Amino acid sequence: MEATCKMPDSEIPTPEIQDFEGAAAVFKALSNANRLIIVNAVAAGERCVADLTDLLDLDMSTVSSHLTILRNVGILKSERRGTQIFYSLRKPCLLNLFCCLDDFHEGATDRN
Amino acid sequence: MEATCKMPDSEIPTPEIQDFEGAAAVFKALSNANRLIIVNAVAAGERCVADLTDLLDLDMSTVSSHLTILRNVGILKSERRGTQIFYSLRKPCLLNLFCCLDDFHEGATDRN
DNA sequence: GCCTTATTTGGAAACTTGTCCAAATATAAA
DNA sequence: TTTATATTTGGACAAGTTTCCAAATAAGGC
Repeated sequence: MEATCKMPDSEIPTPEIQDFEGAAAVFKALSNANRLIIVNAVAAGERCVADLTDLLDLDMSTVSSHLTILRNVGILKSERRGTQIFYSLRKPCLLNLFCCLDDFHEGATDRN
Repeated sequence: MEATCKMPDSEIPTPEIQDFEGAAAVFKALSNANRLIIVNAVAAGERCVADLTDLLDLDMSTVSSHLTILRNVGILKSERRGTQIFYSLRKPCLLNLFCCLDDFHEGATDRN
């Protein structure tokens, strides 16, 4: 007997959770204020870990780990030049997210 | 002598972290796939906790706590009618965030 | 090769999150 | 008022996050 195309029920746990995991991962990377400061700084031009460490007043290893998180979800890319590694936005259109947030917060004190 | 407008140094810990806390809180609320499923369902029309519990295959108390998180950052509003509480998007423009994400992921396999 | 500078990795502590179960609250109906 | 239905709250627990410090790696210059 051949395998059918039907999945066992256990493989369909919730509606289409996989479709939302990717989006959730990007939002999660953006869910920390220090990482947003990094994104904001890097949007103005590429930066290395040391630059961002000065800006953030955190341990360099902490900043490095935030950069890894942002790179892993595709928000940042990195490029080594000599002894330094420069980080920049992989796709500037990411910044549109912040415009949407501004719209969202507009008139936030209203009751609607 | 009058108080000056200058803050003590200890009050300027990092650049403008407060400006980013609000945005981080919204992204954090969106950083979980189950909550994104809720937002998506509610965008199609108001839903009560029981509806969403059926959809998500989680305990009702868990769904309720996700709804509280989404309401606390202003993504959802709620309205009691009789014995049920109906949740809906407070501002539909929130959905624009997802369009930005789609743009962002477009051609994600490319090297640019 | 050895030293200096730039960055990442590993480990630990304190804190937060996602989930369930059981109990509490709120509204409506009998 | 008692009962039934709908939702939230509190407690517990495993898993994950943020941060630091100390050590490891990588590239370039002597």
